[in-house]
Amino acid sequence: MTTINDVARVAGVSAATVSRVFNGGRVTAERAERVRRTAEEMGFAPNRVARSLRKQRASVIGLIIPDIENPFFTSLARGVEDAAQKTNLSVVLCNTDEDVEKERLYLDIALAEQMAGVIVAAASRNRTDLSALAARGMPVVAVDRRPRGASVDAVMVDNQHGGEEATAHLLSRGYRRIACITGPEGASTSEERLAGFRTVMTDHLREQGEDESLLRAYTRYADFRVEGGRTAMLDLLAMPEPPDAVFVTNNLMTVGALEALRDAGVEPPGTGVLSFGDVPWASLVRPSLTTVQLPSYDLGWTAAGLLQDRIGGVERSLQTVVLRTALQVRASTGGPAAG
Amino acid sequence: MTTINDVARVAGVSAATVSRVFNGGRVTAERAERVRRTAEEMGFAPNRVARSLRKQRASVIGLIIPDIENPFFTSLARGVEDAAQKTNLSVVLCNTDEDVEKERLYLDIALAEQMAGVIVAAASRNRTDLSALAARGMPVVAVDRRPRGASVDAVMVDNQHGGEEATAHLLSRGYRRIACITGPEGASTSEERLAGFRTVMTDHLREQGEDESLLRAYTRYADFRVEGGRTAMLDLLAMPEPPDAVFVTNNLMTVGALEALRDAGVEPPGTGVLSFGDVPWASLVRPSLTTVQLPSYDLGWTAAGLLQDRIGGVERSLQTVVLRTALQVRASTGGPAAG
DNA sequence: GTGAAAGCGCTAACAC
DNA sequence: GTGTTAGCGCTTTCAC
Repeated sequence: MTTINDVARVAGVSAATVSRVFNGGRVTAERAERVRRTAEEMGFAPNRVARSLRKQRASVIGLIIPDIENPFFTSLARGVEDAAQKTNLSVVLCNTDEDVEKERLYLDIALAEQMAGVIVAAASRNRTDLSALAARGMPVVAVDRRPRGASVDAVMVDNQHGGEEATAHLLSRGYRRIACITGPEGASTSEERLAGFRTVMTDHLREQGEDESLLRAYTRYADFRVEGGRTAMLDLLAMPEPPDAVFVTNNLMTVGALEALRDAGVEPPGTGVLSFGDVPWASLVRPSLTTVQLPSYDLGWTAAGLLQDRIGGVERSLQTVVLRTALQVRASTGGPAAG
Repeated sequence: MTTINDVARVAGVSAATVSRVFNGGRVTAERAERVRRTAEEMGFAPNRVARSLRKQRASVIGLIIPDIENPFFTSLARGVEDAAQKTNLSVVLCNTDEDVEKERLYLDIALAEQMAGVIVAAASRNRTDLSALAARGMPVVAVDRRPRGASVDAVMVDNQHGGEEATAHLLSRGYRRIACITGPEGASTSEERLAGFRTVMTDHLREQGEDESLLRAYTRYADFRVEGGRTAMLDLLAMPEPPDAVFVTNNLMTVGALEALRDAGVEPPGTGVLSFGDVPWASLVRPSLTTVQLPSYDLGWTAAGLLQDRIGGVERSLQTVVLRTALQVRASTGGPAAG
């Protein structure tokens, strides 16, 4: 392997000069050129491990996500990757499986590898612990989910607003017994989406002078997975008076809910279905699916930007960026009569 | 940060001894115990960067894949990840976008970071160049796609067999004008699948005394993406005598083909559709889709095993493991009359 | 079995 | 501007 010393010897300069050429230090144009040419000829590439050891910081950032098989997170990952590439940072992807233990392991690795920083979509709002990183001064950006009490920059989705918009849409289309299948308690994203749902529904029920307890009866908690969505939907269908529409707070659970509906012979939009988050290959689902679109790519892109600022030493107070969702109305919420 | 020297000083031993304790060297039980306890108390974790520099090898393996948004590769990635975890190797995921330049960049990074090894699903059979890694003695395992001329271990899918089985199935169901939408020329996977298709079709046409030129007329090359599948299908539908079945050699192109069929008002199984590779959320597609199931997870798991052997210094001749596909018959190939 | 010492390749402080 | 020097934290001879 060609080292910086080899290049220095051949080019007739010191190792320090070679280093400066590669790191933007002051070197006369003529020598810089000579060094660059020799390096090229010798096939020299700086050893990143040595550099990391010396600088006490690697040129790698960690991206910790709970589910690599969820297209929402892969899209987010691409946003991070594209943004990182512009400053020559590479991205290490870590998959926690929504498991706090696995997550802790990866956070430890991030520390031990002295990564330049970490972007984390936390596995749990209460139990994810970012304090060790903060204590060691490692830049951290929370994305999509913010762990309670963590003093870090964050990029979030306006989940509450998205939930409100979705629910208002269902009401406007004439649905009345609207159910909600939401994520695990303790997940900030689904709680906010549920909160949006409740706000709008409560207002509506009050106006109509109806019983607010209905709200609770039509709410189901699941686990963000396909299976959870299916089970919850089956449970709702078994009620004496099943819902005439369902707001599902995540894409995978929507897939499960749709399967359950189909198996029960119930078709949207007779029973309305609205998914928070795009369902992959939604184009193939008939009838086409009304969704709350998440800015997944932008989420990653923005988070990477914030992280790079911090890594670059930019001093500013903690900041939280909130990105808006967009309601994409399609056929699955055409109204109870349309079926 | 606590270093090995800090621990050594406190425990009253030399740094070498501490190192031995953590790397399985010979140390008397009593001192080993003392060192371990002190390390624990001081919260010492070996600095992986320093270790890498010294050993000239990191405890990280690179996984280079062409499309992180294709569920086939995410599933493969999980196989790799699960296998790697057992030997404390972490996995760095790199996405090449089927772009040979990006791929080269990541291969360079793997070298510069002195990763312990690399698993690569090559972007191109002809232009992916693994020789630099081989030259520097870095263990490499090719997975799913083998670059031409590369002397590396490999884990492959029996694509030809899968293609044959799929085609025979379509014939047995009574389809006769069977088209094939395949991947780009130069991609080994799709060429093998196409070869399987051609073998069976040629035999069939000869038996029937029919014109073999039909084969070529009903073949379309696309790019493994949704859009490519759609375009190819539209093209086929525009023929004077459109096909009565289509064998699509990759999952994403199948999504595109299905969209095109639907837009044209053509429904499987009247026109048969068979996908090589599972379509995500296939459960939602109506009619349900007949697929050639790929052992994606096992592919990753097996590749990681081979790589770990090499990293561990196991000496054996190059080996290629071939995993079988499984035909999953569902409704979309019910036969031309069934529609 | 143990410690002293060298050095992996690089960058940054310092002296010129 | 440039070179000399020290040292990041670790592993691995080598001598005892």
